[in-house]
Amino acid sequence: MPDSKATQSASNHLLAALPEEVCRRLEPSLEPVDFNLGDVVYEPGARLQHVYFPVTCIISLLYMMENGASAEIGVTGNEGVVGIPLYMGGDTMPNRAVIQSSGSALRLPAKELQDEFRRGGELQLALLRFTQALITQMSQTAVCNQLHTLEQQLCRWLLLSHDRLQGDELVMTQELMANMLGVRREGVTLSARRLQRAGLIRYNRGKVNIIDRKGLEEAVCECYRVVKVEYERLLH
Amino acid sequence: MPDSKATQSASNHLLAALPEEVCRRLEPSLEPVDFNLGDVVYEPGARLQHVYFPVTCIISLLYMMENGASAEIGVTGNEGVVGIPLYMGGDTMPNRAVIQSSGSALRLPAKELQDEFRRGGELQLALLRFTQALITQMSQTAVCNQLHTLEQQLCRWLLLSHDRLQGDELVMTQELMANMLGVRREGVTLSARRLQRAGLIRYNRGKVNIIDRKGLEEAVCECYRVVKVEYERLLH
DNA sequence: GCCTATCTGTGCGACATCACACAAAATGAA
DNA sequence: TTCATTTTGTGTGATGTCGCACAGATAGGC
Repeated sequence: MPDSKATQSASNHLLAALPEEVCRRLEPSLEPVDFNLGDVVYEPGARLQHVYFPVTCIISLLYMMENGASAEIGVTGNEGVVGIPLYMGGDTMPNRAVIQSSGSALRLPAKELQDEFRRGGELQLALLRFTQALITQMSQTAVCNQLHTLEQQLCRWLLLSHDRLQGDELVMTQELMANMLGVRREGVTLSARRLQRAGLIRYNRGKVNIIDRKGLEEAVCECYRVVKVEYERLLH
Repeated sequence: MPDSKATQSASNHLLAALPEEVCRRLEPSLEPVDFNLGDVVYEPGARLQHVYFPVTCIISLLYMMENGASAEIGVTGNEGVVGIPLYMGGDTMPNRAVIQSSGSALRLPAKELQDEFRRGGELQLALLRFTQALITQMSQTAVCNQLHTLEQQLCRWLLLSHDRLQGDELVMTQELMANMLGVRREGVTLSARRLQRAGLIRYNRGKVNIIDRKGLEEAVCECYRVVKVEYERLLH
């Protein structure tokens, strides 16, 4: 399979958009990795050894409070990369990165990423634009957390996940969704039931199916749309 | 006053930390600006013409909801810069930047900033590290908004402001603070009263004085400390 | 087929915040 | 001074979420 890596990198949009020349430099160092739901990609404060380009997996950035509570800060799929501090200059960050949906990623050693970033070419531009998009996602999460109801937040979260998912089924218990959203499991149960009764989703023992995406888009607050528009503007 | 600009740039920490050579290139294009409370530095989606390096002013990034509600996403003083999308590559952002505390700033035309950024030298490193710090502030705002009480959020906000302020007096009505925090004015009144009774602050008709900074630091949630530690780690 | 662990549903009292209404106090302009 | 405006204080009822407890329901291992 001489072009297996090319095929794989083609399925991470950041990598796929790079010129041939850059691809050729990076591909020898790109290594496929498989992740399962719940795998910890890294821990707060840890020194990063690689950046991860999701291909079919979805990775959540979470902040874990001292008392054990948690809340999601941002989510990344094959439109982006995890390991921002490696090129922004901080090397570490105070968040945990966990697999929200199992699947594959490509990882690149820190040094190779940094060398290519310092060339100031297309990879640098792509990484910075992606980071700008992620900043918007995080910002809007802050706004949504403050101003909108749990149900609106759940809709936003479902749509952000769906956008990064292949297919319509998300493997995720209500307990886990509650950890992501920073709310109680019971609250997720109530909201999810309402969404199910409205015919927007169906769920059962750790699986959620998006049934009526359009309906969800009508139910969600403007926060989702703001993020969506920025991602499309910056990453296409 | 041959060295007036040097003096001014020395009071923005980002600029002050640059090597002489970079300073010399930028200084001819740096222009001092004065801002008053409430001035709009820019509107969501507007094309930025300059980046702003606060010297004595404080600038808030707010998201304005369609229904008129608002919430603060981040705050920047003389440790940083406003206009991130100009070097990250997006050119615009969906937020409003307003003056939270009047004072001066230095502005630099977009082109000069971008040219220097592309050189890949110290300015690029400094801007990226600052952006990484701001990402942490935004992230932690999201977490705090979801998991902590209005009173904890108010403490966090007061401390973030105090860190960026010269002196202990903040010119700000409770109404405005409520807009920043994305809560009701009455809620701010109650929390502020409790903080005043505890001897941590004093306020009166649009002015807030930080009386017991240590007390505030004991009352605040971990979110403030996480952000503080990241700023010190990344920007010193 | 049974049993245990996991996942989801529900009830209840507590609490934080909301929306709205209006009072009290301070300020500034006429 | 007087009066209108701004800022802050307070009350009331509604709502959303929390914390806790526990009851069904389902899946998977034995």
